[in-house]
Amino acid sequence: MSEEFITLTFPDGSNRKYHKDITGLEVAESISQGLARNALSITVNGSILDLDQPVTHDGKITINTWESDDGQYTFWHSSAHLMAEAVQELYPEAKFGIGPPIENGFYYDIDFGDQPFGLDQLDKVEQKMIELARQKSRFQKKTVSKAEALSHYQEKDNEYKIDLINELEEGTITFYQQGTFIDLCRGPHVPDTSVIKAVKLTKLAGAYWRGDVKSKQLTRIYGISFPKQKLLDEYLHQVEEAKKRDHKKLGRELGIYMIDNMVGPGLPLWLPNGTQLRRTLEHFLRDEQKHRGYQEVITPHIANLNLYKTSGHYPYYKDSQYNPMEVDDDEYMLKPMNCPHHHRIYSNELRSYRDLPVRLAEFGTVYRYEQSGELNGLSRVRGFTQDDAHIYCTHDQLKDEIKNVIDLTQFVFKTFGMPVDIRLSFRDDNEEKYGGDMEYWERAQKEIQEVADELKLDYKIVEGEASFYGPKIDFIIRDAIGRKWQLGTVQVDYVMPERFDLTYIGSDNDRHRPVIIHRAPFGSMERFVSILIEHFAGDFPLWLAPLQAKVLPISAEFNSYAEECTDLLKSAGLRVETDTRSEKIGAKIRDAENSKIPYMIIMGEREREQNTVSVRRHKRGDIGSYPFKKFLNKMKEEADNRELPPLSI
RNA sequence: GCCAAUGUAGCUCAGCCGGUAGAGCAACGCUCUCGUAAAGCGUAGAUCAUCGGUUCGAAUCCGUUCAUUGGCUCCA
Repeated sequence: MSEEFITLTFPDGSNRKYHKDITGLEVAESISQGLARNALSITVNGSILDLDQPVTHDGKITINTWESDDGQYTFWHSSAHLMAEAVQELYPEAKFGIGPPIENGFYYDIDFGDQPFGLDQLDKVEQKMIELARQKSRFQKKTVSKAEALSHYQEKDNEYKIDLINELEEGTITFYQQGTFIDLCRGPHVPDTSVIKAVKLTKLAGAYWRGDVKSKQLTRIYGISFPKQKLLDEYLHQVEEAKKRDHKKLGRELGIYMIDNMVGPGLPLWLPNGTQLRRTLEHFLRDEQKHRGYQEVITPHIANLNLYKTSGHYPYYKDSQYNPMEVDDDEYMLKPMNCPHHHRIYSNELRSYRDLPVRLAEFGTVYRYEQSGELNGLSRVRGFTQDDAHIYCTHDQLKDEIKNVIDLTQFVFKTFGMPVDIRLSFRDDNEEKYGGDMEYWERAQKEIQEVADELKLDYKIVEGEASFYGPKIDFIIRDAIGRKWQLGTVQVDYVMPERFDLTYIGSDNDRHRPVIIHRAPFGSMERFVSILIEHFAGDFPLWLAPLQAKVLPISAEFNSYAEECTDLLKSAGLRVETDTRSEKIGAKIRDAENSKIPYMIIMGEREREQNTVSVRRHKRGDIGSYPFKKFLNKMKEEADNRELPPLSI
């Protein structure tokens, strides 16, 4: 290897030789002036660097522009600094915490002291940002000693930065300055502020310093920025579109659910349409589980507090449970989970190894006292139903059972057309968060990973995400507009069998401990329905639609023929209604379209004579005329096959 | 629970600097019996979330409580 030259490999696989210590900008210039103009930063061997930083070694290089994630990351990081500069100009007393880029934009946590900071002040900050951006201030990097860094912030009386610096190693501390604002920061940044052309500050929130409830709460300002006004407009338009599929809006419009203050916050009431939808989902999963050897059980909504003391849940989750109620001389609690009930069912009889695995399933309704600020439509509630099941098996059966559960879960999400990412959630070394022996944990984690490998799953491991009694496999689905939701989980549990003294008689005639798998593909029916509504934007596939077709007679003269057809469709197991209002056909169609009903069946003179139906498909319009019987079969087939509509995005 | 914002008819919203509520859609009634995204006319519907304060007078200003929304924290 030469001292003077380095070889850089570009994303397309090509190589080029450069003088050692060439900067990113010079590399970009060597390719094209256009690229150099658009370059924001470079990524070398996985780390993002400033454009003017010298490259010292051979390696893979990417010139980051707005088009890449790393480029946006740099852009938004610099935008956070720009916002801080604007805030500093307007509020010189403000003290700054942290200000990172995030998935969609950036934020900065700021301590405004006693000055309240409200939404109406965001405009001013925005304007200031644009004004400052136009000054084209360079982002300049400085390496400082720890002592210098500390004294800088002592002078500013900023305890937050001091807190951060104290955790840094001497020699690694850098500041970046643009305009009048200087900030502790490891970078990288865009070359200068002029690339930031459009800014929107989007949200204001309280955020605890370092995420700790006991620390001071800072004001967090969220924003997003773009290199062109047009991109900002597009982004805002997209946000508007996303709002249109909000399940809280559609849930009301489509008659899915309501929340009533007289009943209580976080306690959803399922309306007829929502109940139909939920029952369809339950039937779907129930049938599938029946095929896979599950037995269904039903357990009560309250139980003696001792049950949860035995399970160990009570002390862990005391704050998020409804207070116990006194019954006779005992204390009872609304059930916050179904597991202990199922464990008692397991213990109801002596189990032989020949009986295992025992798979107990229940659509079990549970109640948890969620913090008031957490409640959200159907997706975060205080009373909800889990599609819960517990599988009791021998150690030898464990891996196969996990495989079956993964297979079921994948089948379920495939049916809804949702792509799935898999995460193995393991423990970290915080002893207090977990129950049970370390030995069990290691074993369970090893087995889960082995199964994932054997199934050739594409997974990632995240430490610290386990539940308190065991590691999990989490299924993270992506919806139609790319948002991610953690849904189904599979958990391996060695703790509860001990606590509940669960046993089975082995072939050796001795007692043994079974292993438990907890699993819930949907997680909660409430949350899953909220996600389905947003995924389909309310345009459900035929098999899920609460009302599958509306028969629309042209005028009252055809009402009876329409009713006849409706009855025939109903007898075929389809959900159909007739619209006999004295409205014009256009109005009937419009109302049916707005209610997102998949099929509209129009009946008039022609149809009655020829025994046909004229059919419209939701959002697609007239799809022509069919002999009645043929259409009935077509509809039936589409519903039975659980066909997915083309997604509207 | 904490921070910020919001709360006017079933829904969507108007109501300026205080002078005691207004529209569209929906509902209901009547007329029209109609061919692929809104027929016409009429009727009814609101102690302006709550409690309290300021004021001659409060939907409007101030405070309380409740709820909702967006975040933070939490999520068996």
